[in-house]
Amino acid sequence: MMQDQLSQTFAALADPTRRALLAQLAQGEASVSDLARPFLKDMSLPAVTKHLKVLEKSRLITKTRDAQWRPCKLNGDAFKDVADWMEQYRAFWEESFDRLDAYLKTVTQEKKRRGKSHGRNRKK
Amino acid sequence: MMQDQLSQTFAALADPTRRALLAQLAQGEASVSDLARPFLKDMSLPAVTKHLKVLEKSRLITKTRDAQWRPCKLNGDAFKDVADWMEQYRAFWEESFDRLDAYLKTVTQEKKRRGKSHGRNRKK
DNA sequence: CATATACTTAACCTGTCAGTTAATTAACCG
DNA sequence: CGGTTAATTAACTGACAGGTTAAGTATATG
Repeated sequence: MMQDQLSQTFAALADPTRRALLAQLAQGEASVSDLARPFLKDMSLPAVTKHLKVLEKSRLITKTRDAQWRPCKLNGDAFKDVADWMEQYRAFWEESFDRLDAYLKTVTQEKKRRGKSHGRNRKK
Repeated sequence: MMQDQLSQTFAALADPTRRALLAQLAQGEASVSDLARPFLKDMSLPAVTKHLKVLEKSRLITKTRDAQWRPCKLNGDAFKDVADWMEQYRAFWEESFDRLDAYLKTVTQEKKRRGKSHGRNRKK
């Protein structure tokens, strides 16, 4: 059903092709065929058109018209919605970061104390 | 196919039920039945179990064991991955924000200069 | 041991998603 | 006008997501 906006945006982001399209657009405006070029080895043009339609519906991009071209560009608004949603979990990912930071400090100190590494409690 | 981690995480976030489960977990650890309780009007327990499995596979949560209970908690790492990916688009969503900010400043100044509004050069 | 509680697994159904090829629309250009 | 380039639409397919009910697995407890 997927009626809510945020779900649609996350769903749009859940595809590597679409994220690659966004990455291209982060470099600046581009037409459909420009955007499609890198993918035409892997998929057809209509497939790209469809991906762009998903991105457009989720408001991550906007498409305009210029003669027979459809220049696309990123739309900050949708990114902002995601960023705002994420914000409420910042404490959790920064906590992880702190733990990593603490761990790295420990390791460094270990290294200083002895010249030897011992605990290879790597990231599983 | 969806093999990559980030796609899985975004896909996991693209469901309002799952985001609600995360919101509950932001309040602290909770067991499966605790988490399920608010949803049992709308769906069965196995449905919730499945949602939690999706969240677990995407590393947004971790599940442990305590007798017959499965306490769940948020895992910052997956949130960090999303936040890091988002970071490369910060300029775009802040640009939107700045435009709004600039607009609001304009309005305020207008109001200061005269007591009257005139130019309704709204966004777009 | 028997039963209750907490949760998972299995089998199934339905709808949506990502891709295809073929046909269609639209704008430019000689 | 006729052809070329740009992009979309249509019809179809296979896979997977999200839900169901029913049965199964653990663990505690009287």
